Amino acid sequence: MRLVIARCSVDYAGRLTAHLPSAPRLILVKADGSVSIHADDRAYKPLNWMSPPCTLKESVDGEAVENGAAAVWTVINKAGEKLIITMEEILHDSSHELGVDPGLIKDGVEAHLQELLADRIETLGEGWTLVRREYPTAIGPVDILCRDADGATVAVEIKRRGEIDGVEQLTRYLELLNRDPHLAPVKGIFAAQEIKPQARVLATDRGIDCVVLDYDALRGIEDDKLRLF
Amino acid sequence: MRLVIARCSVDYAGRLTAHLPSAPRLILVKADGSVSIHADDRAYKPLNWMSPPCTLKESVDGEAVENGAAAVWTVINKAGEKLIITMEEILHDSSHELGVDPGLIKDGVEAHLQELLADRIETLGEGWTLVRREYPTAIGPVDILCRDADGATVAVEIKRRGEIDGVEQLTRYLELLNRDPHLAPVKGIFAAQEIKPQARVLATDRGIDCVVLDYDALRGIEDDKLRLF
DNA sequence: TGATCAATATCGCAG
DNA sequence: CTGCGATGTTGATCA
Repeated sequence: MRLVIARCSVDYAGRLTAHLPSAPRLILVKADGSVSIHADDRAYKPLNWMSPPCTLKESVDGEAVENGAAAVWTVINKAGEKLIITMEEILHDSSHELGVDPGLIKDGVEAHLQELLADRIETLGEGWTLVRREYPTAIGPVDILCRDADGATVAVEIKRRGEIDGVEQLTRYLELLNRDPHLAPVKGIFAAQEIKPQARVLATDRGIDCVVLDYDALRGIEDDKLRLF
Repeated sequence: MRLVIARCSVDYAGRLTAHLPSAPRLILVKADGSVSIHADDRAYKPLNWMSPPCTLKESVDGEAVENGAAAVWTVINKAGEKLIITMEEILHDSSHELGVDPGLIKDGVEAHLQELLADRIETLGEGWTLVRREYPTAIGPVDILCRDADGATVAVEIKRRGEIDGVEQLTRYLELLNRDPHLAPVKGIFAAQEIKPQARVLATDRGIDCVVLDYDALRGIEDDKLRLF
């Protein structure tokens, strides 16, 4: 990893064109080949960057002097996108060996919601039974297919954040499922940890019920169940 | 901006919980208060971070030694999310004054595409006329409303990359607009610099025409127009 | 402040 | 390689 602090201007020509006027910035070159240019704000987001695979070409002293610059770096990738960093003054330049990172261990994410709800399908209503998770259809798997206390089929779409897209998706599934005489009529339930007002309106308008999932409660129930054994 | 290279382990407790085993990493502290932890890969994305506003508390020497660490940093925000960085060995530590950045100048984004197409609505067909950009509806503004050579109303949805969501969005607009007897029947056009195959299939199935926009050509036409004056 | 929408989104997985 | 969903998405704009 190489850290350069330099007063520089930057030009990017690729999926869009962009320009950065001259100012002091951090240029971060990682061992993966990536180059990112950071200001002293915008949190972790760089002003501009090039993702690997790409190649970095540093100007030799002569070239840079011709441009009146201390150095000119050209970063280019296979798609022909180009990042040109013109450094007028280099304030710091150091390199560090970091080695391969063991990586992040995450917990408490989204994939659990489906498992948890499938294991506790009674959360949706007493006497409800699971048909299966990831019920396959021609346009993709339905998160959960189950039956209510009367034996009527219910398709459940699960999201962490319930937005309008999710309602559209569930609508497409319902339309398809309702063509199957073995299943029809199929009701829909839109379940999420948080449901946006517009999504709720659209769902309700289409006769889809909304359920707000409480992750901690579901997990708590799970923990209770586990504790019994 | 402060740059620290240290062998460290990291724990995050917030919207999820995450842990990073000990390894050498870059810890980047910006003037905006943000802290990000970078490995030597993953391009510009940090392994873990805390966004401002947040406060950084560095351990005093005594505390750190008690834990057998060179230093322990605790970063906390108003929501109570917490990032704990335990540094076992500090390999580099430097600070740099960068000042306020003038910021990025972008070109070629969606807003610009909309302007260009509105100014050259004949690109869609001879004799076509603009009604207005950002035509307001109850569910949001339609990018462009125009009329074809026969005076029929056409709603245009513009995207940089045309995906299935954009087609859904346009479909909703069309459904609504077609309820207005002054406008109906309203046709749809899905315009983007790049249209994904699935989006094209869905659009075609719904009777929506697809148009691939050539940004350079549109801008070229604009430049020609400007050059005339 | 909250909702909505775009992004050089990034990233991972499955088909 | 493409599509699709999730993200501690982030960031900007507008009410």
